[in-house]
Amino acid sequence: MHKMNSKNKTFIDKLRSSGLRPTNQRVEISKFLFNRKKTFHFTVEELKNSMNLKRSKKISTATFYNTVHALKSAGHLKEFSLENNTSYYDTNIKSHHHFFDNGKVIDIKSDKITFHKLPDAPKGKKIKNVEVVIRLENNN
Amino acid sequence: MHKMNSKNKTFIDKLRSSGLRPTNQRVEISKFLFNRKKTFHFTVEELKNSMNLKRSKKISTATFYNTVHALKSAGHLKEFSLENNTSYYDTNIKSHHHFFDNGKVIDIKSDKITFHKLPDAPKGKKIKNVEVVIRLENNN
DNA sequence: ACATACTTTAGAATAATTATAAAGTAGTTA
DNA sequence: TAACTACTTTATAATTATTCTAAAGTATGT
Repeated sequence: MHKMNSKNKTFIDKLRSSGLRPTNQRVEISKFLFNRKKTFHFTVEELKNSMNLKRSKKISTATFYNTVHALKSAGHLKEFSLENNTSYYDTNIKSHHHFFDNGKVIDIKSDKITFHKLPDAPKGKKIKNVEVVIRLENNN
Repeated sequence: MHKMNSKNKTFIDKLRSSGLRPTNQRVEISKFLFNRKKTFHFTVEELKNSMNLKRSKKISTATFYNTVHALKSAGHLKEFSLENNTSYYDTNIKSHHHFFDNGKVIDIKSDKITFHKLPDAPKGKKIKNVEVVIRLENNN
C-alpha cells in the first residue's frame, strides 16, 4: 500500500500518459529524471549506473530501457545522437538546440537561434522539426 | 606491378593524406567511395555489403572500418548519426545540412540555410561548425 | 481476495564496432 | 632484386549498446 504525496503525482502522470503502470521502479526512475530544476542529459547506461549505485535492490537494465523508451515515445523525453553510437536523452522536451563540446552537451534555448532562410520540404513531405547542433572547439 | 592511371591518383592521394598505404583493398574502397558524381551516404555495413557482393575475394570488415575511419579523420568523409546507433558517412565534406526522412538522408546545400541569429560560443570556446537537421514527416 | 494482464528480471541474443595476433605486403635499402 | 622492417589484412574473439525471452512477481478491476 502506497502513501502518495502531491509531488509524486507528476511523475505518476508522466508514466500513465506513457501507457505505463506506475510501478515502484518506474516511479523512481521518473522522479530521478524529472525532479530537478535543470535539464538533464543522459544515456540509459548513465542513468542506470547513477540510480543503481545508491540502491541496495538494483533496477534491471531492461526496465531502464523500457521506461525511457516509453517516456520518449510519449514525448516526455527527447532523444538525440552523438557520433558514438549511443542514444542520449534530454528531459528538456521544448524545441531547442545543442552545443556539443567533446561529448558534453549544452542546451541552447530555441529563441537563441533564428533562421533567415530555410529550404522547403520535398514534395509530399512537411517539416517535423529543425534541430541545430553547434560543435565547439577550444580557442586559439 | 600496378598500372596506375591518372584517375587512380586521386584515390591514392586521399589514402596517402590519411596516413594509409595504398593497398589494393584501400584503393578499391577509395574508388568506390569517391568515383561518383553524387554525394554518397552510407554506413560501414552497407559499404561492405555493396562492395563485397561483386567480389570473389571479399574485403574484411576490419579493413572497411579502418579505411573509413582514417578517411574520416583526414577529413575526406563526414560522419553523422541518426537515432539508431549506427554511424553514417557522407562523401560530401563541404559544410552542409541534412533532411532526415525515416532513416533516409538528403543533403541540403549550405547556402539553402542561413541564420538570422546564432548564440556566442561559451567562454574559451569557439564554434567549429553548425549543423542543421530538418526532420521530415508525411503530409496530411 | 481473485483473476488477469502487465511488469520485472536475469540472462541469452543481436548488432555495430573494436581488438588480437598470425600471415601477408609495401616501401626502403643494400 | 633480395632482404628487411614496418605496416596491413584477415578471421576470429571481445566489447558495447541494446533488445529479446520466459519465468516469477505485481497492479488493478471486480
